[in-house]
Amino acid sequence: MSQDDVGVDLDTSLGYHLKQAHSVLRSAMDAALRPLGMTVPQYACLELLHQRPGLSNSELARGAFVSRQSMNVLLQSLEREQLVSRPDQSPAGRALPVQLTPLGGERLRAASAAVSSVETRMTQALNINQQQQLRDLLASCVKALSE
Amino acid sequence: MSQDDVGVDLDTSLGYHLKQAHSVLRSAMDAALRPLGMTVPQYACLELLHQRPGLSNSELARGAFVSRQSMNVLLQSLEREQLVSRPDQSPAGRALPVQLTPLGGERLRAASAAVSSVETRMTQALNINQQQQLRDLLASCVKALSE
DNA sequence: TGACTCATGTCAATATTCTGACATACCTTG
DNA sequence: CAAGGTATGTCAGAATATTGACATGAGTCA
Repeated sequence: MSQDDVGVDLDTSLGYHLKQAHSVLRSAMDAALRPLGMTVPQYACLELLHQRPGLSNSELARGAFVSRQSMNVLLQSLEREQLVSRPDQSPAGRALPVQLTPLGGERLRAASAAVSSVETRMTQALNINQQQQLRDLLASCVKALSE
Repeated sequence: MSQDDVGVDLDTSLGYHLKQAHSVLRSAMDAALRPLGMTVPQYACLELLHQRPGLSNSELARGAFVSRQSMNVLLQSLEREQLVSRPDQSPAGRALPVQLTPLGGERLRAASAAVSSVETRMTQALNINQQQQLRDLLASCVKALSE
């Protein structure tokens, strides 16, 4: 296909493969989290908070690769469900440190197990070395595009 | 971080690396296409049509990993801009084969070059073997999640 | 032939996300 | 100290995508 001088062959394009892999993973995570009444962005936010408690809204947004406005509406819904908490006043600057509530931690555990299972399924055909290779290759792509 | 029994370590998680790489690539493509007045989904649709002329709305949707409703509104805007064309009546079944117009092909060429340059930049630190490895690893992940 | 299943195109309503904008708080720098 | 720059939280509006639903056309099978 495509005897073009300049162009992109979708079967060869790494970008297309990346997009496809992301899409399939997203669908699988969606399906795994749905029975738990949780969405992927919600899970991402909780997982982020679990590993780095006290992150601010903006920091969470960067970590989840969304705008801080989107993360804010997400946090509002999580607050309504009592899964996270924010102080009324900022201890320093404007940033409000977000904390996981006990209930949030509980819900996260189940979600984390579900997601972990999906990731295991995704990489079941890859050995440890290959998994590390994939990590490194992806990191190289990220680094190259970030400068 | 995370001495948990069950959980996901974001620094290790392949899913997180995948999400990050996808996000960075998407931003870079966005920036590259903006001067051309084109969005990433629009480009994806045109590129798909170039390599497989006559694809239907539903087929395009699957190829671009969006719902067929989203692809439909996308096609409507592309039709309005005279970049693609659809027959008034279906030649067989309900599917309407979409075609790239000459203008669409022209616009695609510029967009394709821009995207190609982004992809080259993304993989600049990878040799041919590594690029093929990355393709194969991603394909393995897709295959594993698709069954 | 008739009933069933499946894929498609499309309409409507909803949800999600983004961009633009503004005020606030901290931090430099002159 | 005052001024500019940066980061943050938040509001409002627009763009984008999704789900749900329905009718149409094609193929299958009894």
